Amino acid sequence: MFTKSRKSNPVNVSVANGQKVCSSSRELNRLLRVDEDGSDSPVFTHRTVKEGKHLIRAGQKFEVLYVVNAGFFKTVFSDDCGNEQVMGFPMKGDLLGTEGIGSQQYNNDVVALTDADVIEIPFEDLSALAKLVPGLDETMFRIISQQLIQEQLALVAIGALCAEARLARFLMKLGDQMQLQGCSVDKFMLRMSRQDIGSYLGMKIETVSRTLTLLSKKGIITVDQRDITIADRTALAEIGRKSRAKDDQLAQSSIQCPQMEARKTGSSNRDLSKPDSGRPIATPWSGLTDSIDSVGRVTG
Amino acid sequence: MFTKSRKSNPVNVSVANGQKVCSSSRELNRLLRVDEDGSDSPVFTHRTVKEGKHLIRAGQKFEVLYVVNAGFFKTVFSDDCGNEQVMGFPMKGDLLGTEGIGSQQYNNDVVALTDADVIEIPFEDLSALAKLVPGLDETMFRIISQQLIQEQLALVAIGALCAEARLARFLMKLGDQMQLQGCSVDKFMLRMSRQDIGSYLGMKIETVSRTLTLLSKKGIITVDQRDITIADRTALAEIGRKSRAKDDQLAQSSIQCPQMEARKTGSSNRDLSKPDSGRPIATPWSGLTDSIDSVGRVTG
DNA sequence: CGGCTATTTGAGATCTTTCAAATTATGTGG
DNA sequence: CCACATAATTTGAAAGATCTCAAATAGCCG
Repeated sequence: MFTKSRKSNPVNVSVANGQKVCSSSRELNRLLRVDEDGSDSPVFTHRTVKEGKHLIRAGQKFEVLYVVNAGFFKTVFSDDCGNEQVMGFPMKGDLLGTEGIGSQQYNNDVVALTDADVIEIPFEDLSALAKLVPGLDETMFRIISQQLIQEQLALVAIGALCAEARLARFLMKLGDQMQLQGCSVDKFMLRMSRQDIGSYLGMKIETVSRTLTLLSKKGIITVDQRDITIADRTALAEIGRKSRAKDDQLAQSSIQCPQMEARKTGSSNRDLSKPDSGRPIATPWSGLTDSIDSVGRVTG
Repeated sequence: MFTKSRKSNPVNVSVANGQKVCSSSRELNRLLRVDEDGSDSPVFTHRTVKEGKHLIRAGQKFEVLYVVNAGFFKTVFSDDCGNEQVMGFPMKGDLLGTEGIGSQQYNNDVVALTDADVIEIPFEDLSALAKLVPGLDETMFRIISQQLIQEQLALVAIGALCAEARLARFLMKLGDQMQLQGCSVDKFMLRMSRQDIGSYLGMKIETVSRTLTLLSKKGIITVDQRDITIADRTALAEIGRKSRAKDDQLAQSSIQCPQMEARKTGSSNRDLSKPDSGRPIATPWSGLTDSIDSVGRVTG
């Protein structure tokens, strides 16, 4: 299923940083690093996962959290009736497995969309660590709380936006995330299939395709297979505001919504168009990251 | 906005008029349906909120978490474009405000659907408490993790189910929650408007009404204003499985899905049809609860 | 008893989905 | 590197579900 790899060197602990959860992850990073001066730096295990393989299967006993170090994943939730839905596309810096804490078993399948590398954080260790590292528990709360908000954003999108708007937001968000990874905001590769996108956005694959074509015809984006280019970011954002409801025109007035997601979400929204002041995301994984290209595909 | 009530005395056992007025961490634990582990009992403040009033407004600085002691609420999330969506209908025992932890400000409006009473838990105190009360932090993680799963369930519902199924699940879940409150599973009163239901389920008010009528005509439920009676629980559950997709018939086979939400959700889902082994939810709030009827309406 | 709000209903308009089929990649063996 | 089989994506046309608009009812408040 996955390859267990080297234990990271006993030097400072390295934990992914930035990107979506940016601040949170960075904090986690900073905190987990405990004493940079090397007193008792805990060591975490790395795992690599081959494209298409599961990192986690729903139903497995919950024991560890993972932080994505490189590569792309999708998380899939299935209710007992077999209805499944892609919940998200975690990438570098994202924390995986948190939904398992409560029930003591993972509730999502986590599948690698590209070869990937993750860091394993035994939940027990974390609890112990929290007693030593001031603020660690709070950081964890913070990260999970952000995840709550992410899901709420997804809910609003599926519940209140038309297909075109959902897709528009999706692309903007993806672009922003890519930017956090050090890539271009408006030129990136989709790592997931139309199927996955459709599941994530609550629409059929054909609708995804058609809508993509539509946006393309409008000249707002360019689509070449899975390569996306956002030609008109402003227009895309505008479309992202289009509510499903017709009477909801007020939401479309160009006056509102200067940012895709901002207001009350505050620093919480690690998605959408807020670049989080584009901090460049240092990569503490020297040795490792060397073998991984800028977009997360493991090359070595 | 809300009425601040007595701050309990700094002593351990809080007593007022010979009656316990406030909650201890132990009670909090019990209320939150966690195992208690008797330790010292810090004292918390209560707040009452009048029907229709806000307990929390999105954007306010995050400082405290609330545990619902009595009454019903709705939580509403709004993205910056004005698209709002009801995220849930918290009731007794539910924890409110967790989405504010990450961004240090609340992200949802929380409105009382009936007169209500909540317990205030300053987040800072909680952190401190966690150092004293073993397992408290883990309990908190657990609770928030469950919230993540609840949201995921909501996402699947909106994303993958047809209107009828969404409503069916909604009613079953509500019934189960009412049962946890000591009421009947199949006869209860909706505390929210059709509007709220529609927002929560991602459909228009007219669709809610029509679907309700439909279920009623099928003889599965009885609707009298906001009074709901579930006549055929089995049929309702069956309908709750109806995927939006036509080709997803496998999900509808009567073989699968014995429970509405169970499998991987494990103990996590305290909603839906799993009665959570029907723990009767003791009410540690003697003095207070006396003035509150069994369905949460404050009568005193 | 009004005035108002919430809910229900009807009928047509729309957006998505469904079903079918064409078209474009991707992968494999020679 | 080509040919073939398979998977992914795109497109078209029709069916279906949900929404929109309009209007009738029903309930609640003073």
